[in-house]
Amino acid sequence: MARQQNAPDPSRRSEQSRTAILTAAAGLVAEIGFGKVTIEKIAARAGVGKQTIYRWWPSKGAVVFDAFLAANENASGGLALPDTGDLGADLRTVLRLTALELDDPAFDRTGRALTAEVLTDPDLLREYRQRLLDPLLEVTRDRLRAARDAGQLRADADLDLAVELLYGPLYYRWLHGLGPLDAGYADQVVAAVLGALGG
Amino acid sequence: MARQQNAPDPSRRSEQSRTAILTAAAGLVAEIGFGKVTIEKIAARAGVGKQTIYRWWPSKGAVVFDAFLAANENASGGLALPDTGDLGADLRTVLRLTALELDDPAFDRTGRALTAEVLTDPDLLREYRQRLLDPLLEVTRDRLRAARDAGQLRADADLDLAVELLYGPLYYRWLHGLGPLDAGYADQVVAAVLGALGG
Amino acid sequence: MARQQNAPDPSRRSEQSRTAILTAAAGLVAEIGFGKVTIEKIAARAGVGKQTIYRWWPSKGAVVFDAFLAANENASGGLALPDTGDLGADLRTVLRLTALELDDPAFDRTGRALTAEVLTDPDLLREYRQRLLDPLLEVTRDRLRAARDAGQLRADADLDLAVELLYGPLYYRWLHGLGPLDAGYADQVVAAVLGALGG
Amino acid sequence: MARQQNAPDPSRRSEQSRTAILTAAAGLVAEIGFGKVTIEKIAARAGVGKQTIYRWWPSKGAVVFDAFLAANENASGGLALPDTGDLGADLRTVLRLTALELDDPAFDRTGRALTAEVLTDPDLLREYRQRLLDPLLEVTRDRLRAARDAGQLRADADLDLAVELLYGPLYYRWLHGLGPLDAGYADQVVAAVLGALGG
DNA sequence: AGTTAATCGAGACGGTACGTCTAGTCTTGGG
DNA sequence: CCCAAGACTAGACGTACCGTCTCGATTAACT
Repeated sequence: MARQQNAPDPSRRSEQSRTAILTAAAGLVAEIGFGKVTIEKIAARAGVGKQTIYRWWPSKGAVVFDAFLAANENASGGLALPDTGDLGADLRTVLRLTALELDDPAFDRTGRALTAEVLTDPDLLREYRQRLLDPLLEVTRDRLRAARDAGQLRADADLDLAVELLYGPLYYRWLHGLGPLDAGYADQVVAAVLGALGG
Repeated sequence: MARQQNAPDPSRRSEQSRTAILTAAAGLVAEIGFGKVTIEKIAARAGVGKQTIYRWWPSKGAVVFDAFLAANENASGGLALPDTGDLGADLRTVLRLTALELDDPAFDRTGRALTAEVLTDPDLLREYRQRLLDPLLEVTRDRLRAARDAGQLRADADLDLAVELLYGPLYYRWLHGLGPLDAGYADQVVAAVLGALGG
Repeated sequence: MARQQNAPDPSRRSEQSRTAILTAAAGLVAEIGFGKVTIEKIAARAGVGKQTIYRWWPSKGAVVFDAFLAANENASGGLALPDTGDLGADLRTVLRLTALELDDPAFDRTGRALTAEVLTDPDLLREYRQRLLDPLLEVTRDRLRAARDAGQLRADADLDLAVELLYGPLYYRWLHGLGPLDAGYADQVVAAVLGALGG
Repeated sequence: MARQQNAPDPSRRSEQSRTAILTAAAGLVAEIGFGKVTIEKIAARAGVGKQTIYRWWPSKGAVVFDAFLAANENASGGLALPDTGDLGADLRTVLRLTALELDDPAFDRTGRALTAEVLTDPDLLREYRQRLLDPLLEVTRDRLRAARDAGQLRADADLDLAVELLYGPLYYRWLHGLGPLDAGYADQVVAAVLGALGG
C-alpha cells in the first residue's frame, strides 16, 4: 500500500549526497542569501545531480530549511528552561537570549528569509512547528506550569496565552523593526507578563 | 545630488496605466496567489508594456504591495480608535476586529504572502511601516495615552511596550497557526495587558 | 586546451529537436520572410525551448542558414559540371541554370536575406564557402582545367579568375537589379569569357 | 494632390538637426558598427528627439545610408573616368582604385553592412542606384563608348555587359573573400575584358 | 507685432524580442 | 536502482528598441 507511485526507497539513500547537499545549501545561503540560492547552484556545489535533490526534497525552501534545522537541532538538544526557583530571573534569561539572537545581524538576514518561507508554505510551517517551535513553547510552558504549581502564577493562568505574551512582542518588534531588541526590553516584557499573570 | 541617474518624471506618468496595473495586480493575486503572479502577467492583463511597470516599481512585491495599500489606505482614512471612556471595551473592539481579519481565510493567503515580502525587503518594510503600521500603532498609543492621562493606566506605563503586548501575541499566533483567533482570545490579551499596566 | 568553457556534448544532442528547429526555420522564412523570423517564433513552432536553439546555434542567421544548407546540400550531392567535350555548351548550361535560379522571385527574397547575412557575419561566410561556394567553384575549375588540358583554353589561363569572370557578372546584375537574368545574358557572359581565355 | 496625409513641410526643416543626425549616424557606425547602431542612440548623440528622425527618414538603414551618401557624394562630384586615349590604362586606373577601396579594412565593415542593407531593402537599392551606382556605371559606359567609337572595341560590344564584366568579378571576390584584391587582380580583369571585347 | 501652426527636444507609452536563468522532467551511462 | 551529468520543454526575468504618442518650448511664416 504505497502512498506514492514512485516513492524512492530511503534505505538506498546516499548519506554522502544528503550531507553534501545540506552543507552546500547552508554555505550558499550564508554567502549569497536565500533569495539567490537555486537548486542548480546547490547541486553544482554539492557535486550532485539535480534529480537527487528533487528526489528527496519538494522545494528549495525545504532543502535550506532542512539544512538550517540540521545545524540547529542538535544545538538545542537538551532543550529546557533553567529552573532556579526564581521565575522572573529564569524568564529574563531566556528572553534576553532570544532578543540577543534576533538582534544579531548575521541571524537577521537568514532568519527573515526562513521565516518568510515558513509562513508561506504550510508544509514547512508544520515541520518548523514540530521540530523547533513546539518544543520551545513546550519547555516554556513546563517552566510556567511549575511556577503556577508553586503558586508563583495565578491558578487560572492560561499557559498558551502566557507563552504568546512572552514571545509575541519580541517577535513583533523584530519583524517590524520597531525598536531595540536588548536585555532591557526582554526584562520589560517579562515584568509585564508577571504583572498580568503573577500570583 | 540626485539619488538616481535615470529617474523618470512623475508629472508625465499615465494615471490610466497606473490604475490598470494596480487593478490587474490585485486581481491576479486574488485569483492565482502571490507566488504565481508575474510581472508579465500583470502587464498583459493591464494592457501595458512591461517597461511601464519596471519604470515605476522596483519589484513584483512592490507592485502588489502598492495595490494592497491603494485598496486599504482610503478604507482606513479616518483611522482612529473608539474612545468610549472604557479603555478595556475600546481595546477589545479593536483586537476583536483584528483577530477577525486575521482569521479570514481570504485574507490569510494574501496576508502571509505580503508579510513574507515585507519582512524580506527592507524598502517594502519601510513603506509598510510608514503607510500602514505606524499610523495604526500611533492611534493605539493615542488611546492608551488618553487612558493613562485619565489615570486608567499606571503613570509609568510604556506605551511602545503596551502596543507590542497587544498586537504581538495575535500576530504571533496567526503566523504560526498556534490556536484559534477569536473574540475570546482578543479579550484574554486585553485583560492581560490591562492587568499588567492597569492603574 | 578546450576552446569553449561550456561546450555542450554533441553526442547527447536530440536529433528530433534539431530537425524540428530546422524545419520550423525554413517554413517561417518562406512564410514571413527572414527579417520577421525570430528565435522565439522558431522555438514555438518547433515545440522546443529557446535554450535548445541557443545551445547549438549562435544566432538566428546561423539557424536559418543551416536550414537552407540542410535543404540544399543533399540536392547538390553529386555536384559536377557536365562534360560533353564542348566547353561553351557546358558552361552555358550551368550559367543558364544559375540565371534561372536567381531570376526566380521565390528564391530572390530568401537569397537576398541569406546573402546579406552571410556577407555580414564572418562565421557564416566561412561556413557558406566551405559547404556551398567552394565546392561549386571547384567543380567549375575542374571543368575548365580539363578544357585547358585539351587545348580549348589558353595554357596560361588563370582558373580562379575564370570562375570569377563567369559568376561575378551574374551575381552583380542580380544583386543590383541591373537587367534581365535570362539565357541570353548567360550566353553572353560565356561568350565573353571564352573570347578572353579561349585558345 | 498630396501623396501623403501628414507629409512634413521640408521648408521648415531644421538644417541643424539634419546635420547633427547624419554626423551622429556616421560616427556611431564607425565606432560600434552598423548592426549595433539604433535610432535611439543616433537621436541621443545628435541631441535630437526620436520623432525628428522618424519624420524625415523611414528606417535606420535610410539614415545611415544617407549619412554615407552625404560623405561620398561630393567626393565624387565631378565623377568621370580618365580618358588618356589608352583604354586599358584608363580602366586599370579605375579598377585598381576600386580594388584598393574594397581592400581597405576600414571600408570593409561599413561597406558590407551597407551592402547588406541595400540588397535587402528595395527602396534603399533604388536610391543607391540613382545616387551612386548608376552614375558610376554611366561614366564607365561613356568611356567604353568613346573607345568603341575610336575602334578600340568591337563595334558590336555590349556596354552593359562590359561594365558588369569589369566590376562583377571584383565585387564577387570582395564579398566572398575569394582572394587578394590588388592592382594585379584589377589588371587581370581589365586584360580579360579587353581580350573578350577588344577590337 | 501678434497669431498660428509646424517642428523641435524630451521621453512615456504599448509592444516585441532579446539572451539568460531556473524550474522540474527525462535520458544516458557508470557503479 | 541510485547516482552524476546534463539536455530537454517551458516560461519569467529585466533590458533594449521599436514606432507612436503626448507634452511644452521654440521658431517660422502669415496674417
